[in-house]
Amino acid sequence: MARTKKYNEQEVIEKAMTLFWKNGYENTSVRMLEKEMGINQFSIYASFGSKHGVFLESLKCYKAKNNNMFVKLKNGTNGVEDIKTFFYDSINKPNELANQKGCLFTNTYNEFADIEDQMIKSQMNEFMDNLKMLFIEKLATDASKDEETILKQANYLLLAKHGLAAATRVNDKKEIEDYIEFTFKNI
Amino acid sequence: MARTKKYNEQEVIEKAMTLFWKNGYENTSVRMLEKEMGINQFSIYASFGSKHGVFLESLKCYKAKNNNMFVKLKNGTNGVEDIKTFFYDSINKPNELANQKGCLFTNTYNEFADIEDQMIKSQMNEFMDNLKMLFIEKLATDASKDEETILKQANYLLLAKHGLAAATRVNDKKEIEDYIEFTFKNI
DNA sequence: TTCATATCTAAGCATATGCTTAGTTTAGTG
DNA sequence: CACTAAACTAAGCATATGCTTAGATATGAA
Repeated sequence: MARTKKYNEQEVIEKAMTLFWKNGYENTSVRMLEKEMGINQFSIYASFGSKHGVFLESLKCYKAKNNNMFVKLKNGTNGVEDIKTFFYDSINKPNELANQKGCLFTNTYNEFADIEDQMIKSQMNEFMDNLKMLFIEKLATDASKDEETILKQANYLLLAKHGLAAATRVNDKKEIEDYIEFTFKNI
Repeated sequence: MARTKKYNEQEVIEKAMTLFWKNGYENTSVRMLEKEMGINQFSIYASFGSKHGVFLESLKCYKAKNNNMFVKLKNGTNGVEDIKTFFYDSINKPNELANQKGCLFTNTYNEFADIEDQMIKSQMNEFMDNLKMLFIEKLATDASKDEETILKQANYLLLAKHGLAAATRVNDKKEIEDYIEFTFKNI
């Protein structure tokens, strides 16, 4: 009936994701996306509707690519030690970008902190709530801890993970490893 | 000889600082500065040369306005406890912006993390090095700590302070206070 | 009061942005 | 093969950006 697409949407979104990760949302222009994705602006808009749409798909793509880390955390059987491993995993990814640009979700969380964008915000909240629940689950394997302590510690670890992702962008590996070690000293 | 300025450069820079603090560098336009500072673009360029120039002066202004916190930290006599107070001071400033927008320096540190801008970077490094030295000084008042421990703890606290400033933008007061408490449990 | 000169206003410049559209190419169906 | 409809190209639109400039305004020394 008609012509077929030359590109694969999954493939080009992965490239878009990389670009957004590098530069953030605002500092990535549609012209830049055009070049990186290797397709024309028309195709971008035909496939994803808007720059915003490309971004949302990029977030989903990022989430999918990092799912294994969360599965590993979820399936771990060593309580707090699993969380610590999760912290180390998040700074030791094979992908070089992760060691320079932190976590795309955390970056986005920061960039959109005071912007009213429900689509983005719900993605963020889902991500953070999910992580917090996992932390709580792991902390709760230690039967000696009461509920209040668990909640406080989960909050602490969530902020620490947040700070860690930010630190990845400006601190060196040694400083970051020191940070992780101290973070888990009293948990 | 000639007409006199209607505005005071110190006063208008303070307003510019507020705007940069709210929105960051890139997301603050010269038109916005014009409105907030209450002077025409021509005057902005006559007084500060460029948007970049306005920003640098804003950073200096911010530094000056927060100097008392650093003096207080420097002159304290309670070692680590002074650092903790410094953490609390930094989230309990009378200025409401500080409780929503974190620290202008940390925000700038993040925004310019991968941008080659020597003027900005040297301002940032001076700020961070200075803070680290103060931390080391305070930690060293505990004679039982060896040099390596002091250095590691200083790194830890610097990252924690960094994360704290980021957290101010997205977390509520209770979560943040929990974070500070746990942070110092590990020291 | 005169008038040189710095300050102000407002319009404009070149470029970048997100997005659209007119028109061409191409693939699959009848 | 012919033709329809989707995928493509490239030009263009409206608006925003940082910065400049021509010209009006006001100030203080002579």
